[in-house]
Amino acid sequence: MLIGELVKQTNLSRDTIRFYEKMQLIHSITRNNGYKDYPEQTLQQVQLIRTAKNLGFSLHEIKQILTMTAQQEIPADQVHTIFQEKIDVIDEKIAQLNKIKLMLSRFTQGEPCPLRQDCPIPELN
Amino acid sequence: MLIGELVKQTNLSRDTIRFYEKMQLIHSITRNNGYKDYPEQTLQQVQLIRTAKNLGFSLHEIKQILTMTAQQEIPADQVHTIFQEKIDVIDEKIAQLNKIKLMLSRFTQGEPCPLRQDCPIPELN
DNA sequence: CTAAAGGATGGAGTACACTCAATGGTCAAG
DNA sequence: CTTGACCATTGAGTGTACTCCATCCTTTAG
Repeated sequence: MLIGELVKQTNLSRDTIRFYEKMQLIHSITRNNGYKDYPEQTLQQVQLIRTAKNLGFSLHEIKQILTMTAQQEIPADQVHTIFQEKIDVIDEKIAQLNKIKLMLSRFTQGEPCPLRQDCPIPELN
Repeated sequence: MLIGELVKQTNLSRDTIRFYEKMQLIHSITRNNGYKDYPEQTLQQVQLIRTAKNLGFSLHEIKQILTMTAQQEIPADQVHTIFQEKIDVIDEKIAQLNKIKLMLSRFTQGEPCPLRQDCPIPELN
């Protein structure tokens, strides 16, 4: 897949795609004419980048995830641990989102304040 | 509360606190001597800033949330709508986190690949 | 009264994640 | 064989969120 096609499929800009490739989040093979060919899986990878970015992961962290999933086998307990750490981070994020959500829900439901001085929110972390 | 105390309680740097104040995420009253006094609720506000930032909200978005919660009353359906939108965003984030988590869990459980070329991940969004 | 700790302001610098502009090569249609 | 669409590289510029530095003022302890 050439870059123009990737742009269409992903709605990312050319520059962003090239930036991601420079950062080695995605990869291509270069044809004889100098054009770059992106494999089909790049679409899924871009989708993961988009989603994870939206959730507050840095490109550096996302690169770690992408690099690990690219391994043929899970090399050792070490990698397993890194994965488990990511999963733990995700669980923590979900818990925090639920807390914020609860706070906002209460407020929209007509309860007085959450963060005003006379009414401190009980347990937001 | 003076800035030094706030630094101790929040583990933010002076500069970060001043930056947040310049951005109007937090507020102070200025004493006669020029020193700034932060109300107690600033601690809760900083906690929300920290949490929401971690979840991928921008300072601009966080400011919106903070500003809205500071209202004495919920002015209208309009504000309610903005809140509901934030809640919807949060629900979406939770859903996405669960998808990534599922993907990672599967991988650590020994299932072959998620993002390798021969094995595209089924439904990540 | 002086020194040290803590406070304020202003402006420059940094890291991250793009974004834009300039310049030039490749290819398919007419 | 030229024109236009598409590709490449390089380097500069932007917005966000800090971070550092220099300089100066205020308060408290000795």
